[in-house]
Amino acid sequence: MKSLSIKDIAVKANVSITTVSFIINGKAKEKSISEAVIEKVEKIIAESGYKPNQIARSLRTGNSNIIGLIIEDISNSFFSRIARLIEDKAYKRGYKIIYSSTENSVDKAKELINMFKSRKVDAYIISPIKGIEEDIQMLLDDGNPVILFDRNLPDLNVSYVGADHFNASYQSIQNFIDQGKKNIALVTTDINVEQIIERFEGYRKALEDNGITYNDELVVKVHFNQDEQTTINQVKDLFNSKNIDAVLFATNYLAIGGLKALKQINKKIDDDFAVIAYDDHEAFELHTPSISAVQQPLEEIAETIIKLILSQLASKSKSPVDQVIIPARLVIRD
Amino acid sequence: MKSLSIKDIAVKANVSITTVSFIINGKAKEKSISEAVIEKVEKIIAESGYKPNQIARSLRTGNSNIIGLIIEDISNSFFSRIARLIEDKAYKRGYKIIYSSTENSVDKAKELINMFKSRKVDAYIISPIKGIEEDIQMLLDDGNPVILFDRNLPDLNVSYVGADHFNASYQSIQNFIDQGKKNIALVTTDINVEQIIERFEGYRKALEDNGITYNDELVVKVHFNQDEQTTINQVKDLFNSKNIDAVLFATNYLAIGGLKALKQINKKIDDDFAVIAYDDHEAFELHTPSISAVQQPLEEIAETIIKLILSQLASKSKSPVDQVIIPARLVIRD
DNA sequence: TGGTTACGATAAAACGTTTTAGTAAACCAA
DNA sequence: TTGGTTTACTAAAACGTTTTATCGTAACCA
Repeated sequence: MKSLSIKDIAVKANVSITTVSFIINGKAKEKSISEAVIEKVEKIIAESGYKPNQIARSLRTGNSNIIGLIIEDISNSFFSRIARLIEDKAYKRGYKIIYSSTENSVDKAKELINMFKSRKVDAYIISPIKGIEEDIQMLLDDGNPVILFDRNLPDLNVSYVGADHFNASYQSIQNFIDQGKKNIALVTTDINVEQIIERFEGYRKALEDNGITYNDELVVKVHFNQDEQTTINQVKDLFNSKNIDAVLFATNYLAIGGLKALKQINKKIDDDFAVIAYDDHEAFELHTPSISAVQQPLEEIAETIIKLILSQLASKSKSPVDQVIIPARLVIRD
Repeated sequence: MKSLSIKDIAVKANVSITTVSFIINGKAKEKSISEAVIEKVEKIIAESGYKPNQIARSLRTGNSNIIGLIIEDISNSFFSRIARLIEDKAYKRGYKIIYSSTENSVDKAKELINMFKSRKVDAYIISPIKGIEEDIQMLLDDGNPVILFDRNLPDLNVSYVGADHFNASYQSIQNFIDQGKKNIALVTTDINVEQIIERFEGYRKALEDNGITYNDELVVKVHFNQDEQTTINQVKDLFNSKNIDAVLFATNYLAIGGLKALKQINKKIDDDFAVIAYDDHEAFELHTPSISAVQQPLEEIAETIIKLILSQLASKSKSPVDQVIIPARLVIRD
């Protein structure tokens, strides 16, 4: 069953295609179409269930009403929650989201950008990785609205929304130190992205400011994409070989793996051993004892992203670059 | 900066648009284009970075290479994990995913279907809700590939992939009974969807088959979309007012809420009180004690969905209706 | 009266592809 | 030489919209 086209409607209503188009797009008044014709056409449209072909529309107008969302991994709860909020807010403004996960691969990320480009998405929301600076610059040069989030690319002059990773990390460590902890470990990843680096810098700076010398051996960098068991083993090694009284996990999946490791070696979280996780997760509140966590303000991040996108879409001219850093919140539990 | 079109390439290469198109689409041999021309054109394409406009392509060919994914909520870990797997598998076959969450609203679901329809997606993957049968039937009538998953709509003759909810639930209860439990509660939701009903029926049947009379008061149905605190309170009420020695939570978010409730009223999970959660979640393994769970075979579900979609896309004719029920796995922990 | 303006509507171009139906030249067999 | 094939390439239609430019006709005005 071929679907109806505007032509079918025009024929049925015995008017021109142009007239139907004007009516569909609410330009009837402006183009002085008579009430009678408007009514007739609208009735036919309603009865027939005709829906304009968005593809043809996009081809003609040059915009798709689709926003491309490029993230690391949709199944990570941080991203899926952000995705949900963004989707919701975009939807209310008439935009749809098309997403894809990069899995931290530069090649895949580049491919995705090209894919979205050839699909003529109206805007790009990207949680980027190092190595795609040029591709993003090209998007910017072509005048596309682009917002980075979660991680910034410092070489680029582009709008960005993210939490204050440095301070959140700093505060976490300060919190440990205030409790009298001295041997503070950091479990992080080896991906070379801004937010991970900032978390590391916050860790190091807080130690320094408190007169504790930074010790390389207390920092574990796990490979991204390695399987969880390997991570668990690395964490076990760390705790078995070193005397540690506090640990900051730099992402929620690291914390999940880390907690499993602690459970396996039967290391208890108590007054003598403290844990903080970066990015909250349902498992943390439920854990016995519950785990303190750095909560990123997802709602605010999503809202800011959409605001920036919409303002960029609205202004024809090159829009200003906004870099919004939103404070994160350290939730102390138990 | 306007992006390049096939015409620009044709002019640069001093050949016709047709020739360029043939080369792009790998029909050069078939259409007997000379090696020299092929090389020349390919060189120009590579140098210029030209990418075909997918919108124009879609308009002309009638397919978009996009698969529409309609789910309840992308931030639910069950769906986000499935989404990730589906995305991945689809991507490898050259398809992109456009997703949207229904939030269990019939209106939103209908809207989404229309939206996808006007976007001419090539196929639909839907975790449906009651009330959109007609809309789905229309998709089928128009010859669109449609796969339902997670929940079936029994009135419809449509392909479906999902876990064996009835048996998984039945086995969970049987497991309780084998441990000598008598007062077995069920915490479920009031949404009227197949998979929830099946989980309920499994519960009831298992009791019956073991000579335990079904007791209405041991079943709590929480509202979908109600905030978690309300759920927690309902669960607390249940455990405070009844003598219960085992409970099955019908979804992972109910289990999360329920576990929080148990923690708050300080009810311990031990030999005298057992818990099973439907749909696994990272929090369960980590919980002390760890929580047994029904694991849906996500990988297999995703793979089957994509297989069915692709086979439907491949066959021009009306494809057969496949209903694939995949056994779930009860993982007993601790 | 003649000229401008407003009204109501439309024809046709354009967006960037794919694909059908050619064409002209070269080749080959009889 | 003829005429059929093959080779190499292309013009133009079509996909379904939006939008610009234009066209009668009627109404208005000085």
